Amino acid sequence: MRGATAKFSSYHLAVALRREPDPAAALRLFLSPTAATVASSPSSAPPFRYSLRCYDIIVCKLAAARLFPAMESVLAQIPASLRPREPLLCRVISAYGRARLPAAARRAFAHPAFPAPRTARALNTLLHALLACRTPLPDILSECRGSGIPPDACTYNILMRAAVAEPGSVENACLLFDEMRQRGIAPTVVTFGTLVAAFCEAGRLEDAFKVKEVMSLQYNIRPNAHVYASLMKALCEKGKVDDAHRLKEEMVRNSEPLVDSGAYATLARALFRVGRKGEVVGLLEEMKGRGITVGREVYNAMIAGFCENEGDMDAAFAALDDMQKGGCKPDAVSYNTLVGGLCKMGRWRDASELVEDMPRRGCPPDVVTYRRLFDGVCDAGAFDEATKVFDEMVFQGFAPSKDGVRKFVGWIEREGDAALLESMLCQLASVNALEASEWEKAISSVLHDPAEQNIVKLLDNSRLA
DNA sequence: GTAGGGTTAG
Repeated sequence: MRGATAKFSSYHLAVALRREPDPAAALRLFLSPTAATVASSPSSAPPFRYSLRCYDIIVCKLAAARLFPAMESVLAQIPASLRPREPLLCRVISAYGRARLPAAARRAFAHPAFPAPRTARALNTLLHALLACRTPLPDILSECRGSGIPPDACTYNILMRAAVAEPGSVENACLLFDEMRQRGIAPTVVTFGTLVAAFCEAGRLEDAFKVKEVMSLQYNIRPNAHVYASLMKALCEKGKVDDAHRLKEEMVRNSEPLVDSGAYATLARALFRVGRKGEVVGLLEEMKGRGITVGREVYNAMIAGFCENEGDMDAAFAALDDMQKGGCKPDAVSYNTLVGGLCKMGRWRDASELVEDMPRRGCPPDVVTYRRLFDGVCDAGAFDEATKVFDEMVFQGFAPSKDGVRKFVGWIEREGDAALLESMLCQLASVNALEASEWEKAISSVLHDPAEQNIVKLLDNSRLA
């Protein structure tokens, strides 16, 4: 019976943790579960053992919320006997990747809470995290080779993606493709999708189409929606909207039964750009007729079209409504586009209100949201508001755009507010966004100020970080 | 949430 109670408690904690949307509240629950789960019980916690499930849930929640110190302390508490598994480790690694903390991602890969050995899956997660942190290809390669873990197709796909991310080197991606084949690792549809995207991005459309041919003729792998989407986007960028339209027809004829709406989004966006928005309605009807769900990207493409090409914010918000009515939850891209559109129209107060409302709408602002709002508010010369936005974004761990910083610094200098300048530089350093040029300005303008010594101290701190 | 594209920016 005692055993049953223990299981019962741990099970209910897991349910409660899963249900709690606020990560900080989830952590409190995790630390003193009885206070919330068993209202009638005495305050002292019954010593039931946490299941691995409970650790899984709380670690994932803390990772997603970037509450890393708390996450690490929970990880350190997991009893070795529970043997936490690699998927959880992967969540931790990729959370550090998303937070752009490469050193932390590397440390996590070797985290003592997770029993050795590591498989390619953990290695691939680490490589992908390093890629997200814009680690140079040679460093990613040496991480890979040094691990001693045999690479698989996924590893090579990530390495190829990293190669393409370097200043225009499709060649390195091709070399990796050759190496992959020499090692007897079969390329997948993802490999070819990566190559096609790489050639498209380099503007080498003929080569991209050649890859499409090779994959089907020599490897007997049919191009999927990803491949078509890349090609269609590249065609649209060259102004060949009608060719893209024809390619879409081929996709619908030849591709897997599951065609998603991504390629349609490209087309819709392109039609707005060339002033043919009237054709978008037909596109939507075509999708419905073919049983293709109108996805988030299509709505986002329309929102962007109304904001940027039409300057019609009412239509943009109407598209947002349609999106929600269509059972599609707006994401950060939807809101960021609207925030940008409002700012462009000089309506930064509305933009600011929308941003404040985002958490309530289930979509917390991201780095792009804050950058667009900050830039917009600075452009409008509303520097008191800019100070607020700046504080908030830095508090959330996001760095402003260089452009915004330049305008903001210019204003502070005109005001001659050395103290504000110092605190701003300090905050920039805290999000690793301090550039040499800012230092020079700061030092020249604050040199005769008593705060000078603090600046020097600041410099040392930032070198440490 | 191990990998590729499509919708925002840079």
